[in-house]
Amino acid sequence: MAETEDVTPRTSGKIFPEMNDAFFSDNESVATDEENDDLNDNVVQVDNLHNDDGDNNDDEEYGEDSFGTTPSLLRKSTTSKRTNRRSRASQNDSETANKLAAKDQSFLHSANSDIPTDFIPDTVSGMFRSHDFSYLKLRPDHASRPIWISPSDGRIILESFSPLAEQAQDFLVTIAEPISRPSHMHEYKITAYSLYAAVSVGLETADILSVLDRLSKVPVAQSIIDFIEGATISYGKVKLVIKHNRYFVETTQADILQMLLKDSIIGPLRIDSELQQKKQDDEEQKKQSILKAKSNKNRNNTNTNNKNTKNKDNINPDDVEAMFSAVVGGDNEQDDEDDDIDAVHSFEIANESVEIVKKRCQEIDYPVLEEYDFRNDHRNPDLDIDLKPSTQIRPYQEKSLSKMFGNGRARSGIIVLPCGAGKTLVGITAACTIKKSVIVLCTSSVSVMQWRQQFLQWCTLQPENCAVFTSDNKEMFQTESGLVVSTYSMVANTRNRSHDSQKVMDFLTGREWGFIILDEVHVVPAAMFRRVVSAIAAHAKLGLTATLVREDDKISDLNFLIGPKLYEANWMELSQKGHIANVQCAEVWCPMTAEFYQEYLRESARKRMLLYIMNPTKFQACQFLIQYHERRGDKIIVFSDNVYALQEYALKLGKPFIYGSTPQQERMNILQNFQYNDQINTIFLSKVGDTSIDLPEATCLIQISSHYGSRRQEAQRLGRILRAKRRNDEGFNAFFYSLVSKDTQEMYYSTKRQAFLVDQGYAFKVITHLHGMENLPNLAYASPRERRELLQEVLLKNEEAAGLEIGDDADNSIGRGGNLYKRGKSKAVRGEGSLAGLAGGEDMAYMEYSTNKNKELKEHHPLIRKMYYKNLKK
DNA sequence: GACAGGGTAA
DNA sequence: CCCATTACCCTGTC
Repeated sequence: MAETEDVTPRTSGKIFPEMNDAFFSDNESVATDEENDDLNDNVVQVDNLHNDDGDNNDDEEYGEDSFGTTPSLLRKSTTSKRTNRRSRASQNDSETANKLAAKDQSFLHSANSDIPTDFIPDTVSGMFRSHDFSYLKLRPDHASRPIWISPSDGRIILESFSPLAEQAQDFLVTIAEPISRPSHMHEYKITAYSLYAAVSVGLETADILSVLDRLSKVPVAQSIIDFIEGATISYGKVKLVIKHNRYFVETTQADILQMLLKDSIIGPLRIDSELQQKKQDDEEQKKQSILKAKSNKNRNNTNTNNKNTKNKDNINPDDVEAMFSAVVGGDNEQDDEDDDIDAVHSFEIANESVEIVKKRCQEIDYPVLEEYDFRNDHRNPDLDIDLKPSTQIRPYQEKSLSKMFGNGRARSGIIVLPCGAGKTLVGITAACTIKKSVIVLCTSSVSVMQWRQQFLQWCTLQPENCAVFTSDNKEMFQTESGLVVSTYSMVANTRNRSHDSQKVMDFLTGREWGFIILDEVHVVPAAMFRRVVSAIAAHAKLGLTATLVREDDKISDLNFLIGPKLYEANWMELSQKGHIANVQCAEVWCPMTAEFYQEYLRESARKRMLLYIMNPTKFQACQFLIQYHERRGDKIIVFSDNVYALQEYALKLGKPFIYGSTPQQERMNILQNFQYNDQINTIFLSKVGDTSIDLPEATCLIQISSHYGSRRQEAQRLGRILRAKRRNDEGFNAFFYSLVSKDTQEMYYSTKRQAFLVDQGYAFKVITHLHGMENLPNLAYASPRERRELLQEVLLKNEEAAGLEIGDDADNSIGRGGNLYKRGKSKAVRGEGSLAGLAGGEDMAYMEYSTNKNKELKEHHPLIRKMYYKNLKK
């Protein structure tokens, strides 16, 4: 039915696993099969070269591969562009190269500068660049070892088809950052920070080195060993602890304490503990006397502890854990140090300084460790909360929690799971393990209600222990411990608060929290939201997100705001195991019609947007895809970031739509119909649908316009269909289409947007032509006349937007009638009369300047193409 | 309870 | 590449 073409370098050669669907053509798969054969030849060839000892060949059916074929495998990955022939060629005779290079490590340094940059080949992320690693000596049994480590920059390549891959992956995810995880080869990178995360999860330098050494095809280079040792030696030596709602910096080594106090930033932030103590004692005494009178309830600490232990033991140690369980599971001497009060040196800092101190410690390579020994915390009252017996935890959820509670305490950090993979349940389980007062922060009031509901659904928490704090619901729990669910803006608010709101805030800041869950934690680095971290004194912090990316550079701030990334799930793996839906992604290239493209070229950057969004070809593609998928029985969501386009598309196609100013009542109505009414199979959503609208029915997603290069938005939108109810049906696929106007800025943004998903292993197919689209009955904008009229409308709309800046919005009242238009704040109002009035003159004007455009066309077109290809490479 | 208005995030 | 656009939350008023 459709034709796909391998026209760009970024097009993936990967085959969709189940080729049961029309737009993913046959000839493509044939081509790829050929590539596969080619590849297999390679493998055989190289295996013959290296496996002369005949040992460890028991896994041949996996097609395990020597280092030599790595580049050609990478070429098949979704991001790859060109084969690095040079390095592949040189690998093949590594025998001779070994002799040359093994003795000369200094080669590494010269290699960087000597070779001109334009010779750097475009592999996955420049993995091999100008380096020739053929001097590295492969171990005799390299074939059974799944990873390879670059001596120069700590990059790690993992063969994901190796039998050891799963175990290796668990280890790598702990000690390194996942860079890219397409199907055959995974790329990781060891960084100072990833090592910090590893140490804070309980690994020690020696363990990291020994496991790495065991997994690696080549002996781990001295440069890497030095780096790991250098980076890990100071980690975990400085701790930040909360006692009586006050913050203390602790260390076991006097010299480190001295160093911190002498530091120009940290030193001055020390505050006089005794003075503080006195102040607080008075208040404390009052509180204590009241508390004591109130209850004797938490005497059963031993009981609770038993439960905790049981809970932890339930987490099944899997194979990998076995590989380095001696470390992760076991308590080390830190415990003794903790008990030995005399050995701990500490000083107090003010609660406002916490962020600064943590940041500074990070900079001077003494990142602070935040751990909560909740079992031995008898000061804060326990919360009666447990998972219901019926609650089932999935293996990957257990695994992520085992990173958090690996040594019996709660570590602060971030867990990354795809949308729909049960982040909420991870948070709830963590709360049930800690069993202290919990506070949950989310981005919207809708998710506040969802969190509350999920807590009540999955665990034994009593409704009276559960309070909600939003603009229209300001509750506090009356019991001594409990749960509060709120929004970031509610807590971060700096403007004057309502009286009730202030009372609740005092309640939140005035007590000590055992645990804080930060939902959608990628928003926390925002200047406004980050203050919640220091405003609320919580012993353990857990950040949850699906997309740990931001388009600014603030994402790394989470390292000291919350803690290290404890776990990141592999999307592909979850989808293979049926936890999330399998998705076919495609980018549909819609050529601009001649008229639109001419206008596009002469407009300023700002006005171009509407032209490529309203491209009639794109509209037709959208219409065609909707019809095609409705016939298959899919439920379709169409996303448009642009509200004008959203309304145009939806009205023309006669589909319901929701955008910002759609009243709550109507939203509910539309969503209900979409779920239960089989007459309504398509809805149009603006970016209101990006978050917090849960539609398990949706199975197909079409994107017609989007927010520039936001990777987060792309991933989140994909997330809308990951939880598809039908995901476990035989051969079920969800569909994700991005409609892109060819040769426009959209192409660049589109590539950027996909970057996150591509790194997660998703392959984007490019569809250049939808077969049968021309023959669709009722095809919109089929005649030149209709297209010209549309163009006039779009131009008028652009003019209108420009005119508004000057200040006349007089014809706002012409509106098309209908409630939807009146209620909208949007200025996207079109007069029915205006079109007719413009028909003649405008057309002329249009003809006039369009004849002059040829000049500009010639000038601009190559430029645009150049820009586009340049951007593709990035 | 609806809505305008201010502020903030992406 | 940054700014504009969009939406959302909170508050206060009718």
